[in-house]
Amino acid sequence: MPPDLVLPLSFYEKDAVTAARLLLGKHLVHVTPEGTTSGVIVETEAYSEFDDPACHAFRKKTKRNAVMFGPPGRAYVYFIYGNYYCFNVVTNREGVAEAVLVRAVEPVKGLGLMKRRRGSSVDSIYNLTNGPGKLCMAMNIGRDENGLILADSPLYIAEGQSIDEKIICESRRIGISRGQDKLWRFFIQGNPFVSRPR
DNA sequence: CGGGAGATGGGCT
DNA sequence: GCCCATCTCCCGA
Repeated sequence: MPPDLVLPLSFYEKDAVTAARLLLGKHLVHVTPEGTTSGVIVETEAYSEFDDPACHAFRKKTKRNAVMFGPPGRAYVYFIYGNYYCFNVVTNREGVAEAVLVRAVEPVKGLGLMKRRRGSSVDSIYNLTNGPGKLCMAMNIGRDENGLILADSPLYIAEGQSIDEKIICESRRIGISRGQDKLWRFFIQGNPFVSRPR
């Protein structure tokens, strides 16, 4: 159905840190009855059930984090802070809970639709999708998208331009209290749509 | 501008 | 009852 070069499910069969780097530059696309929105992934974070207390799956499998334990290439969407959703891609293999949080995209398609969904208070294009909650609102990703197979759904990820390793920056992850020792946040250097330039 | 606090509700100890 | 993988507003500089 999608005309783009959709990533095959085999792409997601790798550890979350590797996947987080490789997802930079790829296109996230969501087709809805209202229209299509898409953007280039410019900022990601990796989470793993192993040695990573910040991961939702660190303790055990629950109803909420169940998708993370399932097959790779699925969407793990969760509700946070009473108002927002965050979108992750499940990686590695079935039975191993790892995922990549998409923290920011550079808007490509459906800019008007994104603005409408985000509300009139958003003044600049740079504030449309520069955060995990913001991009979910702009692209209408929520509870209904949890568990979707990203290769054969209205929600999918397609090829983009490859990013030079030299312009991939890494840092501590944002908004967590545990697991601060890990440099598992990745973003494209100098890209103005990144949530935090450092 | 940068920092801090409040909103808000589901999940888990 | 406390803790959040957040966002926006409002304040002071």
